Amino acid sequence: MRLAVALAAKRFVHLRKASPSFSLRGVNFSGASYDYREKLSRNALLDLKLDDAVHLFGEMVQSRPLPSIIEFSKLLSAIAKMNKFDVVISLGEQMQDLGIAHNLFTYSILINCFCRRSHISLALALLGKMMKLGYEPDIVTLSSLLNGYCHSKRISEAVALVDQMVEMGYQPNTVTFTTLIHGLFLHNKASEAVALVDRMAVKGCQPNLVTYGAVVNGLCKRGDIDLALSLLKKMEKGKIEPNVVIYNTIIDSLCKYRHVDDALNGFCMHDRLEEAKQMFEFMVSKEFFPDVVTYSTLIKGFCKCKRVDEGMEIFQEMSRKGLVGSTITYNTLIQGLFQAGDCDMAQETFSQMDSLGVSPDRWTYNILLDGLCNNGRLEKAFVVFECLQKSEMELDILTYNIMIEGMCKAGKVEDGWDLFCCLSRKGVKPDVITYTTMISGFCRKGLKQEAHALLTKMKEDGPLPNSGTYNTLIRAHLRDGDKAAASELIREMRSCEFAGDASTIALVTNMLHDGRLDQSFLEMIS
DNA sequence: TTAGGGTTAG
Repeated sequence: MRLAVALAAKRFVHLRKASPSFSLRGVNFSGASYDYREKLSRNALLDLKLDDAVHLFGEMVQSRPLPSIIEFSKLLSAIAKMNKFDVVISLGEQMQDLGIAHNLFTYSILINCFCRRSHISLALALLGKMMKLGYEPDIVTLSSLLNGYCHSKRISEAVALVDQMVEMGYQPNTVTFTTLIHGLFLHNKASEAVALVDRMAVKGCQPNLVTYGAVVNGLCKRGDIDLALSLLKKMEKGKIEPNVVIYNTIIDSLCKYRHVDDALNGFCMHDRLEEAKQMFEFMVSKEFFPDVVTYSTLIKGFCKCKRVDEGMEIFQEMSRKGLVGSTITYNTLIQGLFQAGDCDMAQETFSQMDSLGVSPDRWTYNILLDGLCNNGRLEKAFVVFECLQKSEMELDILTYNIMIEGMCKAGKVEDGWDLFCCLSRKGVKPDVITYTTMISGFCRKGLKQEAHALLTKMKEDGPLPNSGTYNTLIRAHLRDGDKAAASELIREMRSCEFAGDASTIALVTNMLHDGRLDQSFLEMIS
């Protein structure tokens, strides 16, 4: 067989030692009566944990007579399904050392594991060794290799491999083509991927649900909704029923669609929320029931378009259907309500979670605290925050950032600073946002010296200041008319390869118009 | 006994 793969492999044993390693010594040997077969049954393998699997391997290699290679392949396959590829490789190596011969299946498993770990050259070496021993790779072995090429930066070799396979008389199947299609998307070759869907039918291989799933997802990720919708039509023609995930993916990208349309209402933002809703209604009409993700996606879409009332209606419809929202559903809705300024309904919705047994997570609390702070309810936020600190929930820097920002914006800079100073005691490291928020708070109160002292502290022992940090300080100086200090900071910012952000440029432009600044400033920052 | 895809919040 003429394959353009390296046949250079001499030995399997030199392939890198994998971790975690373990010793076979010390494993209790229970004798020939030990029945590993039971543990290799389909159901038992589904529940198998890694430690048990490794232990089982130890027992199998000591068992006499030795288990068949089929039994070893069942075990290796189960471990590969846990994504513990290094362990499979290590066990395969040990089998080799113990004189247990591999067969086509175990070789294929190992080749797949090397590919999944992006060790293509090792996969090729093993393929070479396998062929030397007289094992012809089958379509599965070669599809694994193809997957390896697709997931590394070798898409042209992946394409070439499929051509070679055909030349050599292999019949690529749905899995082969789907693997390549996915690889093409990974390498931003969407049109080639779509073209391949049509081509595979010509080659006598009908795309299946998985194929369409890969294509629809790839197209939606790139925002090619219309193409994705045309694929949905193709599925219909091919009598392939989309599943709920495919519908959800399309609904999500319809919800995310934003397009500035100056041809329609003058100059307006065009969205496709109505189409998302129609797709949802279409599902219902076909008695194809939307799930919690469908509802959450739609709720998010309406909230983002500032149509929280309709989001709420969808939520209520979901509840009427007997579906309980997930934490994600609630987080979405609560955030939407706060953004719409409906604090009472947001808090009521939060309480409802508790009564329905849906547990709030740290994001729920972050949304709650942020919403309360931004709606002028700092006191209430503080009560919740105090409770949280006493609770078992581990607070991360984001929660502290929200509270520090809430305090600073409410003019309570000293309280913000106290909290900032507490962080090290709580074992939480302030990040660049924490520092920038605090600097911004100092600036707002006219405490520029403090702001500068904090900038210095950052440079000494904190996270490096970023574009946001500099821009915050620059704007503060400009607002105070301190052009010299602003210029100095701009120079420093430029030396760090940052530039003025949108707010700074807008401020400078305004000040240019009313004559407070001259043109040179705009040139300096942009 | 070996290979492929995918959805929601922050």
